[in-house]
Amino acid sequence: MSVLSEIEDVKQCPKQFVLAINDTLNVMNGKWKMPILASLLYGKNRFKDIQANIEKITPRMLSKELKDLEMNGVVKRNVYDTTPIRIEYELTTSGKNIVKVLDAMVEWGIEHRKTVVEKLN
Amino acid sequence: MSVLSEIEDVKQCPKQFVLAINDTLNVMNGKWKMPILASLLYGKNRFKDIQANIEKITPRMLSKELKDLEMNGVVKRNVYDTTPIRIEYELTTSGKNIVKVLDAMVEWGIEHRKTVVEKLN
DNA sequence: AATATTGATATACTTTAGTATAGTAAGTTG
DNA sequence: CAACTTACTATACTAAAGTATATCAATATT
Repeated sequence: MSVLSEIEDVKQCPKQFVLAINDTLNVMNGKWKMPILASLLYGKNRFKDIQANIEKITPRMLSKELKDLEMNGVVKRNVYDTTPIRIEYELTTSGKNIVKVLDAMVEWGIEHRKTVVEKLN
Repeated sequence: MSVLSEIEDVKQCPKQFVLAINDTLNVMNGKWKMPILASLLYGKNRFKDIQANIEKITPRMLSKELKDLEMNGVVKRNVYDTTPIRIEYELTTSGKNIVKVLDAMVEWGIEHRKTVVEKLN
């Protein structure tokens, strides 16, 4: 095997990595996913609370996005059989672990602003 | 200060963190940013090469997204005064550092698939 | 001299994402 | 019993993102 093709092998991204990145981007994309995740990390978990927490989100979008996040295994919907019925949303373990990705983003973003402002590179 | 407000202080996300996360998402969003970054990480750097590397991207989108990435300080456009003129795109230092974020995404995505498949949580 | 390549841009169109507004069912409060 | 709250859904719309197709200027190739 040539050196070049070896390098190519190393640099080519395995398909499961591409999948993983896509999965991650899917739970963050759109205008409202991040605010919703942040709201749930922060602690708000009832529909009306989240809606109040994220000003300007319409119930349609909140409903749609929560369903989406639930289907993606990031949010869990708990129905309590109290009277009146109470519904609470919470992050799954995976959902909570997204902070790790957010940390990496914060780090990159802050570093990036520094280099861009300093006009390095 | 009450215990509750202390907790709120801890859990609230500083504005610069929000900015940093938004910056990071901006350089990854849309259908083509990731393939373009990947193509440049991999080594392809001329317009036609990138276009060939990413099948189905139209020149309009490639042009638009490269400009966008350039404006965001992630890609550098080098014009070589050879004959014929040659233009090469390369990642800036910040651009290269995005792999750190991608690593976090790969890690989360793989772990997430595991837990979802195993139906934990 | 005709054709191909590079690095694009212009125009018109379609598709997807998000908004505005209204309404519903089940229960609670005054 | 009228009004309000919670947790939504339906319909119709607008805005943003992406596509298709054509074109262009500069140079290279045959």
